Amino acid sequence: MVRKVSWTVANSKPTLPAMLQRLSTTVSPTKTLRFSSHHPLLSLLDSCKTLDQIKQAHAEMITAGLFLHPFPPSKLLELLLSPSPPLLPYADLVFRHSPFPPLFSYNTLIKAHSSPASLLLFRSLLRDPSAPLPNQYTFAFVLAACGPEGFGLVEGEQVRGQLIRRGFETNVFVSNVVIRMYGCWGLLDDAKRVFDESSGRDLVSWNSLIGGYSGAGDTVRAKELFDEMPERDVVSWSTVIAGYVQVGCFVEGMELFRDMQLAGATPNEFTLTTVLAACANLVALDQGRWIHIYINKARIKMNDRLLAGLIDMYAKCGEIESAWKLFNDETNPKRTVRPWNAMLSGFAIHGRSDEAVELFERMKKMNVLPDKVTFVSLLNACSHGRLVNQGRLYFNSMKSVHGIDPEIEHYGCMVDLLGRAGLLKEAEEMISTMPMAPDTIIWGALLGACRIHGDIEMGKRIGKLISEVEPKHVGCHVLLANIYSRSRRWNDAGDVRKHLEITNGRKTPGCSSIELNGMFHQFLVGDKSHPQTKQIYSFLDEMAIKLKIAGYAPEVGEVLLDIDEEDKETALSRHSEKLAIAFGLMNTSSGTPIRIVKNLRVCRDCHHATKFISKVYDREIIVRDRIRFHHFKDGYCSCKDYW
DNA sequence: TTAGGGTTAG
Repeated sequence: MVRKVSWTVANSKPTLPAMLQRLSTTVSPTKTLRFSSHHPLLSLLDSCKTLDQIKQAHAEMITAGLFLHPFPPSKLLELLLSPSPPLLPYADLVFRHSPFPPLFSYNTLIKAHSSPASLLLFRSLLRDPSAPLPNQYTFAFVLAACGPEGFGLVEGEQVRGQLIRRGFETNVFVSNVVIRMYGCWGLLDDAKRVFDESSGRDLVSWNSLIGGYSGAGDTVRAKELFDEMPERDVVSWSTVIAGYVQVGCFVEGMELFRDMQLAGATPNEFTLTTVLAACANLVALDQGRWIHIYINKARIKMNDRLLAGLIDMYAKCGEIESAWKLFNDETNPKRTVRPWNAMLSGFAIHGRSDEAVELFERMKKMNVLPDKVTFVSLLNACSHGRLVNQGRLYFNSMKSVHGIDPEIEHYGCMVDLLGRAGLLKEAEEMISTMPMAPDTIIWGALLGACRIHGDIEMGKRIGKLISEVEPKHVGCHVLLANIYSRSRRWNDAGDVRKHLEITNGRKTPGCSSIELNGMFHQFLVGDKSHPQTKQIYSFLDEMAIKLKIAGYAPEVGEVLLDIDEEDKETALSRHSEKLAIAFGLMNTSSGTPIRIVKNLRVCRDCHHATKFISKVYDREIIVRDRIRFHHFKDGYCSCKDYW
């Protein structure tokens, strides 16, 4: 017989300690081996608000003998797993002390762990003869924990063997997780086979398989499946768009987003976060702004990721003030490190080093824990602002204060920081003390510093080193050739060029683009494919005269060829950024800023010329190169020529 | 009382 403890709550709610006090005197432990699910201690559990209260209730449950029955511990476990993140160590403890945990407890705990611990629990479930038999939930949750952060494919295969043996192969939930598992291991043929063989395939099965192809970078196959599927939901669209964005096909991603709207599908915060990343990379400010308005209009819930996406979009589109305004809007969520990182990287690429440092200090005060990305941006900011000592201090604090091991990217930032500031020896020492092998990015940073500071000897030595590590690295060889050309060592420059030809290394062509009324116009060096080519080139000729009158003299030093000065000037005047700027000046009304994106770094001459253009034509010109922004205005650049 | 698929920063 179930014994009901009569106990009524007074009109005014008593405090928890008072309630516990009263319970422990009215409930006799010896009489509560049998209990009711209405046991006051259990209903009390639901009203626990803090960990301390839960612990008190837990203690009382033990004293009252409630832990001799499976139900009360499972209730407590449920409570411990409900917050986000769940109170895992405590939940494990409760689980270990539970007599005969019900399957529900196993399942929820396996799900909550979603780590190798899930597999251990699953195995203990199979091993224990008194434990319940696993069901479809068990298999779905345990397989979901298989992946890069969880356990490996070998173990996943074992679990799969179990589920087949127990007849769960036909369960659509289970087989969808299997598809996902193979997908995340890049085993798309296996994923496809399970998909083809599954009997009750549904929308999620399609989305899981498409997600596998997208994640593996096979956007073609992902799109084919997307086109084939009988019906699509917002996840299907988002998955394929994200796939395009991930491999750098931003235009294709934007096009699919447009198709999505034409198809009448409603984007959500996932879709928009991805599309914002595409806008950021394309410097599609108009589309980015449109998405911002859409978020407000459609009342899309702002979360940390979406906010980070918006901040990043504005920053990468040159609108650092808009990014800052958005960041400072108190109604926006800033609990996680994401929006902080986005803002920090924004300040870094705009060369606003002092603001980056201030933001980092504010972040610490707000108890937002920095991560490794935070330090990449922070050190980059220090590098662009020549904050050498500050950078050193932050770098040293990574491990000692924040417990973050510097990775190769951080060493790269430091080599760049020291090298740019002219501390070439110290930069090289930094490389020799790295706990990991330097890669070409590190050597490239040092080589870049050799170029800036004209250190031919070190440049030659580093260039040779790079040739040994990665003979086909084009960027570094071009840098080396630049170093030789600047010091008029044409034979050496020619040797490097020959080496590039022999190794089949081809320089990535410089490409600049500009958005005009939602259309992107791309220009390569000496490009003659644009419909307005004729006008652009005559505009350039006219511009050359105006610039010379204003005092501009071309910086021919880095032209790789030993040709006469006039030809060098011509070669420089056809650089892609100049074509794009000319096109922008021709097609936009005065007063409108011109935004250019370049895939490589701006060359010295283009940087020099753009300063003059901004003054002569009285235009603000915002150039985003591979690394950072340059805001040209009234003959000056925001980078103060330190880049 | 437990379901599954898609997001970001260097």
